[in-house]
Amino acid sequence: MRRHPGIKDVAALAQVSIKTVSRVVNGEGSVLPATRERVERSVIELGYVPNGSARILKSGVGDAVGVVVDTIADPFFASLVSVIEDRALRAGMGVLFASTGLDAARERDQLLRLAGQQVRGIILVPVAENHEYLERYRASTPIVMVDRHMEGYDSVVVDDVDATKAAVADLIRIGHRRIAFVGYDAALSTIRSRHGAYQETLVEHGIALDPRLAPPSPAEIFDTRLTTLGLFDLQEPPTAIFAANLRAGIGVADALHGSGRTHVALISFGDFSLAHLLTPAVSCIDHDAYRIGNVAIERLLHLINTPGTLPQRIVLATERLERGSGEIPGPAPAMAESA
Amino acid sequence: MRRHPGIKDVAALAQVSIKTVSRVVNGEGSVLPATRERVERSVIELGYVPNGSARILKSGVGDAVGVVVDTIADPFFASLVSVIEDRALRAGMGVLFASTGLDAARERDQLLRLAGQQVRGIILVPVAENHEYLERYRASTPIVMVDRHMEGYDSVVVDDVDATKAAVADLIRIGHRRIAFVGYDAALSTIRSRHGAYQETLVEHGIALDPRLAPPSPAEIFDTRLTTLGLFDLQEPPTAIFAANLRAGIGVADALHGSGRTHVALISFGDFSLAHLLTPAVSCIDHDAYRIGNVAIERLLHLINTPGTLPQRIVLATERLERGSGEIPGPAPAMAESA
DNA sequence: TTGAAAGCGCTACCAG
DNA sequence: CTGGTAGCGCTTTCAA
Repeated sequence: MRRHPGIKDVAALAQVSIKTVSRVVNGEGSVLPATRERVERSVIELGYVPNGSARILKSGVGDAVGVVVDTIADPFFASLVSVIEDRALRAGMGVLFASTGLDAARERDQLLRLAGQQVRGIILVPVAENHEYLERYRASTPIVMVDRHMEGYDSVVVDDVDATKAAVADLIRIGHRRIAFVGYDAALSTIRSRHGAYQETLVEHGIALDPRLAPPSPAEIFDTRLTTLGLFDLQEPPTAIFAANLRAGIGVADALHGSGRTHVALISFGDFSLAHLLTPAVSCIDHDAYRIGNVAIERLLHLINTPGTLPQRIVLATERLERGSGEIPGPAPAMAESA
Repeated sequence: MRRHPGIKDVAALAQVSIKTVSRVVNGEGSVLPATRERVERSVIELGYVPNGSARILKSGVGDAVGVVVDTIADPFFASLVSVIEDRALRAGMGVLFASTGLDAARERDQLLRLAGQQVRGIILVPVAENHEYLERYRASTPIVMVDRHMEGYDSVVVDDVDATKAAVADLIRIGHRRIAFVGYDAALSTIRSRHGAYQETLVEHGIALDPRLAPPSPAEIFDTRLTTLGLFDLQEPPTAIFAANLRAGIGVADALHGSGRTHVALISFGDFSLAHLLTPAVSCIDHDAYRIGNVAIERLLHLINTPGTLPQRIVLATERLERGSGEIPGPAPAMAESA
């Protein structure tokens, strides 16, 4: 495989100095039209592409922001990255994307790789609880955590606890007592919050906790159908399910519809395409990647342009989409609206 | 915002030469344990991250492959990128991703940006018909086109024409005469192929073409619901719809189910999540991003390791998933199986 | 085992 | 308007 032509090759062919080539390529003024044209022809003839590494090395700053998510195959993160890229492009920057696969070691490698590329800032959906290897690095490059909070860092999250408590409370109000929690993975702080809120709400309403209704569902296993179906092998199966995230929501919907259990109530944390077309349509807590991504990239751009800003935790309110599946009443007598 | 510490800072703090730091960081042998430890402490203390640009500049080759798609928000492309990243990581490379937004100028910018980053190879879902600015560059960096073919380049595509002809022929066989084509965008070669195959099949069966049944549906407009609903304002509305791609399939399903027109037959080019849960379940031509991505990255890795390989067009066979919506009979008398 | 120095491709500074 | 030259941070000879 041949080497790429460099600025010197262009200069030689156009019979000018490399500085002149640099001027033409970067559109700086002060070049005679004739010279300029000669250089441009040489650039095309050789298929010259400026070496970005050299440029970055010389100038000391990169021209991209880094984005690190669990996996791009998840529609929530795909939308998030898409929004961020569009906005970054408008700010004249590219985006360097990487995924962790929910593996802390891989997260570390990817972050260091991005850091080495001199990114101007990083948006991270954190996996590891601890990022101390970033402590120093942060001093020179801003980082915004998304979806999961991390103490001492800037973050953009949603009101997990409130939304979950409200959803579970509503299920109880309409007569459910056996409410399952699908998608429980203690490794993820967001999920832990939601799980905690779920438990708390049950207890507040005097319902005994049954761990079998919140079976572990490691995030590495994309498909939550089996977990869901397992719930119906219990002596007292659930009459309602709370799905802890998008991935879980899709799996639960699939399992319920695939096994004809459409009488089971379902509320999903995260809306998914076609959720509104199922019968009954799936009720969701809307966890809009578009809005979250926009807030995160705006915050990051702000931090890039205004160094020294103190970390801030931005909590976005979610909205509940009541489409039907979450309003299916349970067997217990409906409770009066609590004060 | 402070500057990043460099190898010199580490060397100074550890009281060694920069070469020794380099040795430790890159895990090369021949460093006294005591020295090594001193260096490692300094690295941590300063939060030193090697400058990838300098490394790439010096060595002349990058450590990543580039991937350019229409938009990462499309689940098909998201899966494609995900598969490619996983495989690249296992090959010790990162992935530099960029999206074109279906804009030829943006495609060009993104490609040149990736090229400037010294990527080892590029996987591209092409938008523009012409990439002559890449002609020279190809000599030094392999490129694999995906999903849409381009003469003279390596490509990985599916059997668009055959799959479309078979699907449309089947719709005719079960009694449909008014068959619509949703998602027509003449700017995309893949869609043109599918549209051509659709027209040809109708003509072969003696059915007159009606352009109103294949309304233009520019790819920039993500939502195809309005286009779909418009078809039912025709005096003679369609009894069957062929959706030209994933995006169109989702929109059509949404429109049909949302307006209660579930008696209209539908075959979608591309499977989507939950398609099998609708009533009737949506019949698809399966256009598996996982398989396509795998073949593409394997091909690229091969080209990287074996320069000078001749371009090859790899055509993957698709599979038809008959779930119900594509098997709804039409009003015309069913035709006998053709010889 | 360790260090000094050259140079990757480019831009910035200062001359001409 | 144009060109020479220094040097970005790193790796890679070649010496010590």
